[in-house]
Amino acid sequence: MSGNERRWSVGELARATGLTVRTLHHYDEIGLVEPTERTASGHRRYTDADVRRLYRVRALRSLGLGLDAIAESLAAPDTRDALRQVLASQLDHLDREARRMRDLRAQVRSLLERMTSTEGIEVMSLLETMQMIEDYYTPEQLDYLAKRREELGEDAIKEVERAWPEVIAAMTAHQQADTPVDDPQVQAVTRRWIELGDAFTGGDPGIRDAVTKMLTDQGGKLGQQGGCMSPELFEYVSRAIAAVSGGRSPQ
Amino acid sequence: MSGNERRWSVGELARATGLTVRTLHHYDEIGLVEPTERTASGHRRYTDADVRRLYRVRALRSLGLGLDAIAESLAAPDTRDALRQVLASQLDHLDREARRMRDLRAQVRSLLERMTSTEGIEVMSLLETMQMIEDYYTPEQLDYLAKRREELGEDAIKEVERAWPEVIAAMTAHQQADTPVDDPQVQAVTRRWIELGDAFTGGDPGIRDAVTKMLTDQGGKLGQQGGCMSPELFEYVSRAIAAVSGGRSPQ
DNA sequence: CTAGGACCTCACGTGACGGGAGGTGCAAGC
DNA sequence: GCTTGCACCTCCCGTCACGTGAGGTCCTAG
Repeated sequence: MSGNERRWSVGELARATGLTVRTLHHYDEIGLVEPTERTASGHRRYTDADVRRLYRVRALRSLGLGLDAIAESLAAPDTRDALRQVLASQLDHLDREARRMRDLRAQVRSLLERMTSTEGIEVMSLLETMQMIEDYYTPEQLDYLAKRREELGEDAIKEVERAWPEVIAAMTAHQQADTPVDDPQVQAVTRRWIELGDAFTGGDPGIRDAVTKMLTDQGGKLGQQGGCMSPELFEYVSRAIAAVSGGRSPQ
Repeated sequence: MSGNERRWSVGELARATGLTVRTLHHYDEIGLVEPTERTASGHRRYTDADVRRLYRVRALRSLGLGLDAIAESLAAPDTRDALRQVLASQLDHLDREARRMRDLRAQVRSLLERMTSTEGIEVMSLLETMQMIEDYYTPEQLDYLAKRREELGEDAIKEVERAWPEVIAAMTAHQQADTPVDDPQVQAVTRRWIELGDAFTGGDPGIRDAVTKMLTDQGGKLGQQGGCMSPELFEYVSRAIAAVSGGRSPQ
């Protein structure tokens, strides 16, 4: 009854399973699904048992498991238990991956939006700033900032981003003209600067410090190029803010 | 003023950027970020311009872009436009990946649940059935079935899965005892069989046909092993269903 | 003069195959 | 007997973004 059942060649099996011949060769190579027999000339002859094993492999493969994990769980003495373990671990692997994709997607989308909304600003400085933010903020601070952005809403953010270059330009002009920091015009610009900074940070002092550290570090590192504040401007703003509010660190 | 700025060694740059020395070597190898200078002894000396390029690369890398895509978009005549394109394509790549992860996760989770709820059934036949379903249903049918499952709710599904083995066992007993298909007991079991089948398929004739095709094909392919219906049982059920309802195809 | 650290190039390994080169087995048609 | 053609064989390089050595050089401090 089970003496000589049907035998399958690689090609037949490939067509039947939708896998490629190369894949079957690979499974044979690594010992995952080996044909029980070979013909005298070396052709692979799969038995029904081999085929069933292949079906199991394919099923587990379609769940995203690695070949080594599949091999292990099929070789385990208690398949059910081994399978449960590997599936559980796969489940949170997939969870992590899904989260990663979601987060990446959100980042790409926000960058794309910013690219269209802030036509004037150089793309490159956008990129650099983005990266610095990743470097200098703790994950909690990043979370906090993300929440802030949501609270503010799209329109408010765009308004802030539109206003920043103006304020920076005005401040730079005063700095280069060496206007005294207690000049009423400078004080007005400074108050606007603080306002915009607070809109961004939500007034969190930790984040304020991180920004300060970032700007000074990067100022020293990369000079005034690439969207960074120049040390001179930084110093000028520091003094201006001190003049307005009495010793707070600058934005 | 810009005659001789600071130069960076690989190690310094690695520490500053959080990348590894090997990564910088790699970027150099493929021409993505090459140090403008080398010392006489061959040591890499990165200029500030190189460093800025590296920062851009790192920023784009953190969005999940490939190195070739990064190279292209940085080399393009209109960086802004090239970047927008590559980011847009990356966006739907990430979308697809995220969906894939979600779907995989759902499959793994449902299999895990089924493994705990159907202690009695062999795991392997679960796997094989799962895979056959993928093979024999069209994507639309799979969608339809998924919706059906949601409509039914967890409890109803578990109830059906619990009941199936009983019905199959009863039917097999009648088939092996060769009970005539118009026997009232057989008719009762058959009605239950139809009921369960309809709960699963929602009575959709296309799906009913797919199941029939699947069972006959697989019966021929793999014999009665691995959770498949035997041809004899299949034929018996066909007759029983015909006797009860008048010529409908079996479940 | 030597120890140590930073740097160099070369080259293999990762996962799951794709794809091609170059050769063999086997049946049908001439 | 010969060719054509197909299915099959093994061997091996390529993928992607690096990790991880191995083995040698450069440079500074003690």
